[in-house]
Amino acid sequence: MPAQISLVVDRLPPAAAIARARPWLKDSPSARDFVSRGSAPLSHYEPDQEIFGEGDRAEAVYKIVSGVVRTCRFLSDGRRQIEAFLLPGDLMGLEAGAVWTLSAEAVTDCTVAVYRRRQGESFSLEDESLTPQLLSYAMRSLARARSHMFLLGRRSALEKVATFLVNWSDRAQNGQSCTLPMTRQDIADYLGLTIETVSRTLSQLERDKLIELPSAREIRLKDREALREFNI
Amino acid sequence: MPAQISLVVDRLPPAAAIARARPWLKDSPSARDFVSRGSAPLSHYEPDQEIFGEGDRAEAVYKIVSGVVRTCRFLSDGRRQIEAFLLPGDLMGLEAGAVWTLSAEAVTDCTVAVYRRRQGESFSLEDESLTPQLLSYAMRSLARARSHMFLLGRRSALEKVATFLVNWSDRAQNGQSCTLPMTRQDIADYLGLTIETVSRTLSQLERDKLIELPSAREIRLKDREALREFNI
DNA sequence: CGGGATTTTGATTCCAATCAAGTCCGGTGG
DNA sequence: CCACCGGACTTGATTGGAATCAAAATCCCG
Repeated sequence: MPAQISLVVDRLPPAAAIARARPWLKDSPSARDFVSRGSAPLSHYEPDQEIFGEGDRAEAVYKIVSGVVRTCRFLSDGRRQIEAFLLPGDLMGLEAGAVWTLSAEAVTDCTVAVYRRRQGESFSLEDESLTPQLLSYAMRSLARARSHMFLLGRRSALEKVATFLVNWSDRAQNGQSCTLPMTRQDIADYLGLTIETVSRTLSQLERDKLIELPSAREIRLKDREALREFNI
Repeated sequence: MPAQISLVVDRLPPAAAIARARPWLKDSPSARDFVSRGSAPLSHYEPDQEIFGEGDRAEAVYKIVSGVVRTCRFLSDGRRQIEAFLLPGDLMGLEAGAVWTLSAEAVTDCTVAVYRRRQGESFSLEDESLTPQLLSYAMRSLARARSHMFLLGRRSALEKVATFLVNWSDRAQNGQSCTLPMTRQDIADYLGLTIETVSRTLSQLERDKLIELPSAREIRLKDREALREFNI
């Protein structure tokens, strides 16, 4: 397990990194607002580094400033379910209890702002000025968890993959073409499929001329409407 | 579709109904507290009656006083995914937007307390004294949505059904034996399975001596630990 | 240019869906 | 009281879609 060395940095990552044409590396305006008004310390993580682990004490809430994070749960037999991919501006770590019920890991290089929780029976942050925002964040997380739930139950591989592509490209808006920062394994674990099935399904969507795959991590949605129809 | 006739009653259902040995018909202490301190109107619904429908304006939050409710989403091809079964004390209807993203229907006869939302951009109730409780309700709903999500992805029918039984009997605590108010179709739609698979799986659990099925709706968990091991 | 990881493709298996009968109740009326 | 009806549930036979097992192709990154 990676040691907790030099995780906390006191500045944003170099502009050069942000300048690359990877939208999830840019810090969002809302994240910037959030950061600039408070004195929340920033932490930086490298790909696949753990941000927090299921079972550890949950002592903070995190806001993604730049990069992509995945939250997930591991089963004892090695299966992994990814709960969500988080982008700049997203909040993570709203836990009712004092212990993480899931893990968070960096997908790409990423920076997160840390807001410490107050000790006590009910949920609150040390910086009380953020409390009013928490309910709306919680409701947004709930809505996302629900739509992910609906995607996992009794949907075909085609429906799952097509819906994932549309949702991802909507969130990481970069027009027609979108870059996937996550591996096929990540997508599979997010959709409750295997890498082989994800790969086959992408190939089929390409044969059917709904998408183009210039490279494995680069996807052009050629017929967004047709893809959207797989959702429902 | 059922007309909205005489849904609103101004008193709890007859004691006789509550007296039946069905735990979910008893109103919970917390529900009673919630009701007695406020002036929230109560509504009563019959089995399979709609409480609110996906797409309608979301103008209230509901608290279950007695009975069992299911929340669900329908797909255009007739598939249905049940999001949750709600018991007395549970809150439902935390929606970020102004429109329901799911429907709620009575599973049994049930009574719910209605808390009207205030009009406006951010979420709030007319009775402001309830606001502090909303965040903890939201976080509880989120935790449930997540564990349901984890149950739907890449889990076998055996794991799904066993976990459902343990979770249900924990929540509707009535010791070894538990009564299922919902149909096999409800269970199937909750777990992302078909009725046949649910039925077969229950039969297999009975053959394996992990449960007993005195009748279709009555289940005795003979080996709770073994059942619990299917979860993970 | 090489080498390992990632991704794709192919062959086969297996679990759950589907299609199709039964069976078991719970209620109703003769 | 019992025969009957209809819905809920169970069981059986078969199919189908995704998992698994296996191998090839491709992409990075040094």
